[in-house]
Amino acid sequence: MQMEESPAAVTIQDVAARAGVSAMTVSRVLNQPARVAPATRQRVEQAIRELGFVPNALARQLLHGRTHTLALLVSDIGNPFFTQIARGVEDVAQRNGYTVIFGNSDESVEKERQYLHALLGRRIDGLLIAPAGNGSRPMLDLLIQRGTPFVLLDRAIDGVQADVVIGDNVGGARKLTEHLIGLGQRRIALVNGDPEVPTARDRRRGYLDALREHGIEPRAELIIDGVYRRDSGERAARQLLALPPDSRPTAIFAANNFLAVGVIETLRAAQVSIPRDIAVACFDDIEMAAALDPFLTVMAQPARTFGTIGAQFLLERLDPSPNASGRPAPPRRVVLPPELIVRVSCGAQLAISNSQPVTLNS
Amino acid sequence: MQMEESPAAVTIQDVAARAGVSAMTVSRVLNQPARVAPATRQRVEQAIRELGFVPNALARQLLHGRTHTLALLVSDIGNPFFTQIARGVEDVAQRNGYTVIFGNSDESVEKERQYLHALLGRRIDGLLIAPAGNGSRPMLDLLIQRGTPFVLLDRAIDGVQADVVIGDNVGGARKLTEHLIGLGQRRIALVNGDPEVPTARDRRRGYLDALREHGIEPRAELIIDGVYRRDSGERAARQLLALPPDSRPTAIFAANNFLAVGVIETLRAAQVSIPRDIAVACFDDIEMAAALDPFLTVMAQPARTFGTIGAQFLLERLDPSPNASGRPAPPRRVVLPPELIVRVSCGAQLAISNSQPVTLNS
DNA sequence: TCCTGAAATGTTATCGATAACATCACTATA
DNA sequence: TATAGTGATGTTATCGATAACATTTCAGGA
Repeated sequence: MQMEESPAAVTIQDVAARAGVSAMTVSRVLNQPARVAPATRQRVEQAIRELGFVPNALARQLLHGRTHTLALLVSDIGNPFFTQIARGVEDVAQRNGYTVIFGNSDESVEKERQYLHALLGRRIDGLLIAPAGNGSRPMLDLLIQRGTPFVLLDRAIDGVQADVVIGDNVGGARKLTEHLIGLGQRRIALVNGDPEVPTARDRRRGYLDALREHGIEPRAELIIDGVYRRDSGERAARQLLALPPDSRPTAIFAANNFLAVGVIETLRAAQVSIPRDIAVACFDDIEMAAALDPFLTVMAQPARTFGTIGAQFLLERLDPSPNASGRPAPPRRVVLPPELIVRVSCGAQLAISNSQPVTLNS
Repeated sequence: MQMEESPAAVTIQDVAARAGVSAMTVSRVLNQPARVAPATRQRVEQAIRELGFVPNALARQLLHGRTHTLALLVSDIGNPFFTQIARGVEDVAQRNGYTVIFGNSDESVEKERQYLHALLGRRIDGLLIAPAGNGSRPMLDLLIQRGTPFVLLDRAIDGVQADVVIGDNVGGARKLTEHLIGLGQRRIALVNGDPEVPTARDRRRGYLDALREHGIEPRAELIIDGVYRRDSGERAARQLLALPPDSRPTAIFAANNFLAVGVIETLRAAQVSIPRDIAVACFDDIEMAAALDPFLTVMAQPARTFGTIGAQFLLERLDPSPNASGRPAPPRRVVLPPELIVRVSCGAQLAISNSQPVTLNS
């Protein structure tokens, strides 16, 4: 095979010239080979090979108004929860010939807005987003107005009509709190994220529900808001440790994995034994950490499934199945149940050692 | 502000019509506002706002041949090492007005090839890739031939002229092995990835170098190739445990984090105590796991920096600084030194408890 | 032998934005 | 007062692929 210098990109015209046909014929070879005479087709195919021609998708996209591109906007792919979501999204997209652009909002509505503008400019076909909070609403309304389909992942926004894939945060938080209560805990602190984030609000509600149902009066000093970051967990833990001994918590419920890490680091640095002195549990698993050492009791969510289902929903909106009634399908709402994985950090297994993690039915 | 129905996308023509000017004038307002009379500009800006016009980047891209899009192709973003790289890449890209498409190759050259074809079709401006192995070479040659700049991340390929950001795998593996030897270990197993992957080859070499320098004869049954996956680590560990007692290893060097997790899980299931019965160490840290419990001794790499430097290199190729000589800059090669983080899994700190992880200078 | 029509291929217009060039109005200068 | 020149704006062509329509060719039937 002969190598060509290709300083400028090879176009369909170049291929056509080399094969001695028109551009249209080349296009047919690419898209509907059956409509081209076999001899011609072979000449064209050879020219394509020789020139290393790869059709310019931009031109096609411009003409058809479809880019076969999805975007995934989360707060931070560094968070294993979102990483797994990304993996799930990408798998489904890839299998269906779609490409995924990803971005990190760092929980900032402003950064989200900037991204969205750039993505709209690129005419993405659809968006998967874990919105920063209710402040994201205007953006989402804009998407609806423009007719760009999107799926809310992990976080629903009140009044926004769209497919949603979320976890049962209220129920999960309630069960996790009840688990702690069942172990005899009464002074349970909640180290939470930003109340602006829906999951944080829901987890707080679940926590409060559980306390109330068990006749435990919530205490303001045991509920600390922050953000879903390690340093925020550290700060909260320090604050809790500074409480007078008789009101210091005996258990800490961290609302997400990052917060738990911060809390645990701080407790360890302060020589506080987990779970003997203070029990710890959190929402969202850290799979690799768990595999390395099944220590932290968590309310795990099927992160990757959030991504695969979300992506599937989105693709279905982009290519509605033909047997549909013609009307756009109503928004779907999938609530994935979390799973309580009891390990050692909350003291449930103090007596049992070397055992496998126990999975309770949720 | 008045809402418009926008069934079809709003174009620059629509804006022009509404503002009573030509499309060109609208284009000027967007790109060189100074050249438009203030009164006209305001009319146009209002029309843009009223219609919610977002210029179609595809059209621009088609015209200019630049998409301001980068692609990141790694084996699996689920691997925290690559996740951090992705985060680094995305940060730099975002700050410079670029967008990032990501893909997972799962170490398959074929999947890589398919991706690359799709990405070339989309006319990405540049690529960051952790190639699956030497089999990726033809693809990379194709990129060179087409003049699409790319950066090799984590893995260099022999004879490929391109910017490279890699770790010192030989040196790191040697030091980690020496650390084990220094602790009195003699029968050190290597649980490795696919020798096709450059990092696996280099880590093996470093391991062998260290053994030889210390007069230890490498043993074939202690060197197990596989792939960088958890199940491969499990299999290898089982294989090692099945060895007769007098040739069973007293330490295991896992060539990456996934392998280490598999090894440790298997050892734990077999009631083998770490580090008492068998010491374990690996390449690549698992940050969250380490924060949760500083257990595993690792040769950590500055993953995020791989991403930021790689992205910067790529951007510089896309917009060469004007003071350049005109010739394309020669390929750069950055070798980032890994850092030995001694924790407890290899027995160095058996006597010391509750202490902070120790960082040795590398 | 002429005609119909399907198969094969070509021509033109289009997607949306903008570079390059053209036009127009009006001001400053000789 | 005629004119060069500048600022503001418009027209046309273009990027690459392809939909829609046009043309050509040839086989088979009347």
